Amino acid sequence: MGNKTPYNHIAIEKKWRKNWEEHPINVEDGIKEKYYCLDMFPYPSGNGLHVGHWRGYVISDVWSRYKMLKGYYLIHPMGWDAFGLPAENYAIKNGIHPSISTAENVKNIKKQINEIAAIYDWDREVNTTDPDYYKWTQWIFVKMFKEGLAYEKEMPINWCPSCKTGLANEEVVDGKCERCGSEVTKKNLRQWMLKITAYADRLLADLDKLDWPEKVKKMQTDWIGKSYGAEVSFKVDGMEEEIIVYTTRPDTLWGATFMVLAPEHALAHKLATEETKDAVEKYIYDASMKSNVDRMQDKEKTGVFTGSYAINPLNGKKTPIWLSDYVLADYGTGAIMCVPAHDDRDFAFAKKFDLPIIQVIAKDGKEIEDMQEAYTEAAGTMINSGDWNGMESAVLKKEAPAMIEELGYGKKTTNYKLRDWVFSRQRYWGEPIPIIHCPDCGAVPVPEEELPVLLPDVEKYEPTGTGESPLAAIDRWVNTTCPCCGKPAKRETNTMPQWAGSSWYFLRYVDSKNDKALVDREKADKYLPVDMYIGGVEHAVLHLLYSRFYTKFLNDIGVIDFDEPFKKLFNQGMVCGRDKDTGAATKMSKSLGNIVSPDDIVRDYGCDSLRLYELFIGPPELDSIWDDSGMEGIYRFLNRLWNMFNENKDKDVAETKELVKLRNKMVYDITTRLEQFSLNTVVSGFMEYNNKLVAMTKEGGVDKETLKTLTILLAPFAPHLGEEMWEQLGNTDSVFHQTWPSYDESKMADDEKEIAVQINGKTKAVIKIAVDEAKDAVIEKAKAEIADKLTGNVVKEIYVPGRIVNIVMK
RNA sequence: GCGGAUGUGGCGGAAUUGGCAGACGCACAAGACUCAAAAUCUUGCGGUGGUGACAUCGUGUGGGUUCAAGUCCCACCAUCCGCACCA
Repeated sequence: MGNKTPYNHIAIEKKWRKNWEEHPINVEDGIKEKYYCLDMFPYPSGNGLHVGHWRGYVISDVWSRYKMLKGYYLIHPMGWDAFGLPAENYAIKNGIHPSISTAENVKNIKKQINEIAAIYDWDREVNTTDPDYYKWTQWIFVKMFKEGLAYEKEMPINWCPSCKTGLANEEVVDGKCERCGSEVTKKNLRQWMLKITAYADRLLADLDKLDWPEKVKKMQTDWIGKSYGAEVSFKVDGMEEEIIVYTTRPDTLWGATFMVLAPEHALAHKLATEETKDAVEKYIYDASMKSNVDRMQDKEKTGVFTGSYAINPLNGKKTPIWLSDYVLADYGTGAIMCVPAHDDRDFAFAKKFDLPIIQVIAKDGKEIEDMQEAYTEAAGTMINSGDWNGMESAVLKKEAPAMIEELGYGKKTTNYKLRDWVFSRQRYWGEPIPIIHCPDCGAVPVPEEELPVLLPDVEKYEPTGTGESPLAAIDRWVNTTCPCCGKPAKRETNTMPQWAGSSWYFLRYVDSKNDKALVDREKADKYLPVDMYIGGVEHAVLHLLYSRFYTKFLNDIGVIDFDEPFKKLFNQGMVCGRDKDTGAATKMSKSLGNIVSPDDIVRDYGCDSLRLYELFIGPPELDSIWDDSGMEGIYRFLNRLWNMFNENKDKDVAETKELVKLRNKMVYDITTRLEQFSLNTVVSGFMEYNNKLVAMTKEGGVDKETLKTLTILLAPFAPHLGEEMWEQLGNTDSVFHQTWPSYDESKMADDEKEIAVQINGKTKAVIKIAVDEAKDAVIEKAKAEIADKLTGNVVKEIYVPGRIVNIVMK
C-alpha cells in the first residue's frame, strides 16, 4: 500500500497548535444551552504530571469537545488550588518562599497541561492564592461568622506533629495525617470551627438528587453517619447527678447491666469513691496520654469501676458505672448503657470484667444457652423485660424511643458521626482568617469592604510547632485596631485549610474577574451548576462534602439559586505501572521508578496518540496498567487511518448504498458508546470502522461524505488530526465549528443477516437469511443446513427473529 | 467485622443486557517485500483430540432456573478499595 504522505504527528500537531493560538476555537454564547464540564483543579506540585494525571483531563476534554459539537455553549475552565500544605511543604523542603515556588509550579504545570491540547478557556483561570480570589474565600468566612456558623472553641483536636498543624477529622486517615502519613496526636487548641453539622440532614438527604457514583454517595452517607435512637436519663445512686446515655437500642433497656462513660466525661472524676479514687484518676490520666491510634487499635478492652451506681429508670435496678476509653467523649453524650447480651463491645467488656449478662430478646423463642457472642439482631420476642415481655423486638426497636419519651425517662433523638469542621491551621501558606480579637468586643470580623486581609510577606514561614501560626510573630501585622470600638486589637493569626479555596472555586470560573461580588447572580443563574465533574475518587468525603456544604450555605444567603454544586460526578481510575518482578499493578511513584512521562510519549507518538491510548487503556472508571506496546499499537492505528484517508480523499468516490450504511452504523456505534461513557470501546470502534474502510478502499474507495463524518467523529479524540483531515477535505473553518453527525436508522438496516443454528443450545452452523424471512422458512433452511445432525426426535423448534435458531432434540 | 468493586485466552479488554464467548489492540508464529534488518502488508492464534471437515471442554468455584447463562437465582472463594469500638 502506498505511503506517500506518512503520518507526521510532529508537523501536524505543531501546525494546529499554532493555528489554535492564532484563531482560538470559540463558540458564541447566546441562544445555546450551556454545558459546564469541570476538572478537579490541581494543586501545583513540583513533581509535574505523569500519564496517570492525563487520564482525567483527556476524558473531560473529549467529553467537552463532544458537547461542543453537539451544540452546547461549553464552559471548560482550569485553575490552581495553590494554597495549603503540599505547596508549603514543597517550598520548605526546597528552601524557596511558597509564593515563588507556587508561581513556578503553576507555570510548569500549565505548560504540561497545555500539551494535552485540552480546550480550556484560560480567560476563566483562577488561582486560590490570588488576593482577588481569596478576598471572596474570606468573605464567605465572614458571612458564616455572621450567621453563627463559624465559631471559636478550645478543644482537643487532631494534631499532626510533622506538619505542625491541627487537622480536620476528614484529613485523618487510619489515625494518620492524610498528607504526610505521620501519626496524628491530640492537642488542646483554640480553634475556629465551621458548623457543618447544622447541614448534616440536608447533606444526607440531597445525595438522592445527585447523579454520582454510588460508592461516593455511600461514603458520604457513612461519614455523616445518621442514627436514630433515644437519650435515656439514669439517676446516680446517692447523688443529685443524672447521666444521660445515647442508645440506638432502647428496646434492650431491661438488659442494661452496667454503664460506661468516656474517661473525658464531665462526671468522671466526681463518680469516684474514696476506694476507687486513685484507680479512676490513673485511668483518666492514662487515657489522655494515649494516641488516637492506640486508642482505636487496642482490641482488648480496658476500664475501671468508679464505685458509683446508676439506676435504670425502667426497673429501678442499680447498675455499676465504669469508665472505658472505648466510649468516645464527642459522640452522643459520651456515656452509654451497656447491654452485653445484645452488643458485641459490651459483651467483650462484660466478659473481661465479669459483669452480668441478661438476655432480653429470645432468639427463635428461647434464651441462648452458654452465650459465646452477643445476639445483636433485633429479631425475636422480648423476655426479662417486665411490661415489654412478649413484644416483637423489631417492633419495639422502632417504638421504644417514643415510649421512653412518653414515660419521661428521656427523649427520642438522632445522632451523627459528622463533627464540626476544624477550620484553622497553624501554618503560613493559607488565607488569613479575617477576624480581629478585641479585648472588649471579642472576636470581630474584618469589615467586608476591608477584605482581603492580605497574607503578609515574611522571611520565616516555617511552622512553629507551638500551636501558633508563623503569622503570630509579625507584630506589625498582628497589631491593629478593633473595627468596632477602635481600641488596639490583634489579628487572628491562624490560616484557613486548603479546602477553603477549593470549596467554591467552581462558582468563580463563570465570573472570575468580578471585583464587586463573588459571582454575578445573573451569570450564576445562567451558567451554574456544574453539569459534569471529573476527578479522582480520593476527595469523596473531603472536597466533595465541603463543596456541597459551601454551596448550600451560599444558597441560603442568596448568593446562588441552587444547593448542589455538581450534578454528575465521574471518578476516573488510576493509570498504574507494572512491577518489573511480579507483573502486578502498582501506583506510579517516584520511589518505585515506574513513572511514565507524557513528555516522551508526546514527542515519540504525538499528543493525539497519547489521548487515544489514555482512553483505549481500559474502562475509564477502572484502574489500568500502562503498556508501552499498547501505545505503539495506537500509533500504528493512526498511521493506518491516515493512509486510508489519503488514499481516498482525492478520489471522488461515488456514494454507494453500502457506504451509506457503513457511515450510519459508524455514527450510531460511536455515538452510543460515547453516550454510555464507554470511551475505551469508542476507540476500538474507530479501529473496527477503519478496518472496514481499509477494505472498502481496496474495493473501489470511500466517498467524501463518509470521510467527513469520520473526521468529525474523530476530532474530539484526536483534535490535531481531526483539524488536519478536515482541512485536507477542502474546508477552511475549524472542524470544531461543525455539528456532530446524526444517523438514520432506516439506512442502517441490513437486508440479509447471518444467524446461528443450534442443536440443544450448541452452535452447529451459520445460515444467511433475509431479515424479514418468515419463521417457517428460516427453520426449514436451518434444518436443511444441519440435516445430517438431526438424528434424534425434534422436541421443539425455537426461532428468535434475526438472532438464532435452536432445535431441541432428544 | 461491615460495605462496595472486580474476577473472561500469554496480556489489556469486548459481548446490542438471556441468543454464534473472546470484538478491538498487544504479544507470538508463519509467509510476502528486502542482499539483510526495521517498517509495512497477508495469514494464523482459548485448551485437548484428529491430516481433515469435525468432536469435546471452556468466562474464579459448586449448585440451580432456562430451548439457551459470562449475563438471572442460591451458596462459596480470591484480589483490591472504603469504613471500622459512632453505642
